[in-house]
Amino acid sequence: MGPAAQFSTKDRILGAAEELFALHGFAGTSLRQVTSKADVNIAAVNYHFGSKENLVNEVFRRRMDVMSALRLSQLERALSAHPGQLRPILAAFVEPALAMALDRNGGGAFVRVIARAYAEKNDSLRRFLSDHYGHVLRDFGRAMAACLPDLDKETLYWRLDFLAGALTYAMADFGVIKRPQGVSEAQHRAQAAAELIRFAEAGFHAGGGRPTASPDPSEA
Amino acid sequence: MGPAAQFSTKDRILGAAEELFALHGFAGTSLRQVTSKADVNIAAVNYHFGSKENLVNEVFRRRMDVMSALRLSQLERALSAHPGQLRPILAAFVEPALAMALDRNGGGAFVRVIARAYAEKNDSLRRFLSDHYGHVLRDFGRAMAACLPDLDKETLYWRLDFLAGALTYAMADFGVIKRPQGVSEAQHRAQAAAELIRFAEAGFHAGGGRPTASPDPSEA
DNA sequence: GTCTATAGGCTGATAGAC
DNA sequence: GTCTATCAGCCTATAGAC
Repeated sequence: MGPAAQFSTKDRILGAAEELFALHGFAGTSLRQVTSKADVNIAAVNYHFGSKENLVNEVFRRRMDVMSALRLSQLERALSAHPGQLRPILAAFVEPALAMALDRNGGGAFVRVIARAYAEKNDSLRRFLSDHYGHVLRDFGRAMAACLPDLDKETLYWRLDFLAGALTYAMADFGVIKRPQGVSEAQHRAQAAAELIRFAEAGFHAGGGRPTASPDPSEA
Repeated sequence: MGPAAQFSTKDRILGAAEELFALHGFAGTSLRQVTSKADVNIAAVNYHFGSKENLVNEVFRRRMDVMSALRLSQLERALSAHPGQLRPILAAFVEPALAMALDRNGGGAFVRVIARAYAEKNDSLRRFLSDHYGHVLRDFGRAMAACLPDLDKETLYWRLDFLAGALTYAMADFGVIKRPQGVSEAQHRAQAAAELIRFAEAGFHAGGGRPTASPDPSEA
């Protein structure tokens, strides 16, 4: 397990799967592509993971555990160092995703895998995410609510969803913004994170009253 | 083509494909599933669409043309009725997506198909979307820039991406917000749209200076 | 743990009768 | 336009040698 240790067959499979899942989706990636890219035998994936579905879950867990831990520890530091301030809480949510996106060791693919997972209405994967990482979102919700005592809970949770959606799409590099020449990938993502924190900070501080629901446009 | 006309084979294929694409993604949906759900022969899809890839494009075009037209006409009305105001422009972007989501005739699946399209790094589909509908986003960018003369263009485009991400995510019903009992699907979505407009309005109006890029968290 | 070989099934697409 | 029949290729998963 030293720093110079070879990547194990299992880790090579995970890394290859992550990259391919990001590129082609879960259904769009075959185990043959994975094992070929990882330079292992086709039978190895079933030996180590049992099934393709289980491989998907393991690809997820490996990075998501890291990102969730980063978020929670940064949240804790934000709450003790800057009590009552929203921006450090937002940063604690956004910046770990940025860190994953910038991770040299293949983490960049992971943020796109997250976006995939959201799109998958896949029951088992979504339950897996909710069961294992739902508490992180709840912790952030509580911390934000303490900063915004006048905001009703429902509006707060809507805004958390908006933040998560915007973050997912920004980090996965969907959207119209193209990275200009001369700007590194890292700078570009860091810019996205900083822009998003500022955008969301203003958004969360928007007036707390319930908005009047728009008239149903399909009736017009 | 009267109102009581039967759905054609072609339309039945499009409708079935749309629902299945929303549920299982493009790669995850087989043409056999499509033709089985549409109750047409397996050969019909190749007769009417030529290939699976072309079917994907046509599923998109059918609704996207409608949504883009709704957005542009509502934008035009916003600009003439409320010149210089940002909120009606935001509404013109958000509410047509809501209208699609609420459309009785299967449009609800379409907003999830959009989310799929974002997640699929699918080159040909992305080019198709950019070529055919990129001008809509550019029109909105111009209209918003006129409302926010102090905002540099790059920040504006970041925020448009955040808006698009949050909208997609909200309309596709990802996220933590669960619809309470006694609230109809339509009310729930309308609430999402109204909340998002308010959130985004505050976000777009956030101070215009370039934010300091956060230090790279992966170095910490 | 890693390999070869293969089972058994599904895929997109097409040829050709009607 | 719609059907049946079929192609060639790919898929996941497993059995069994080493």
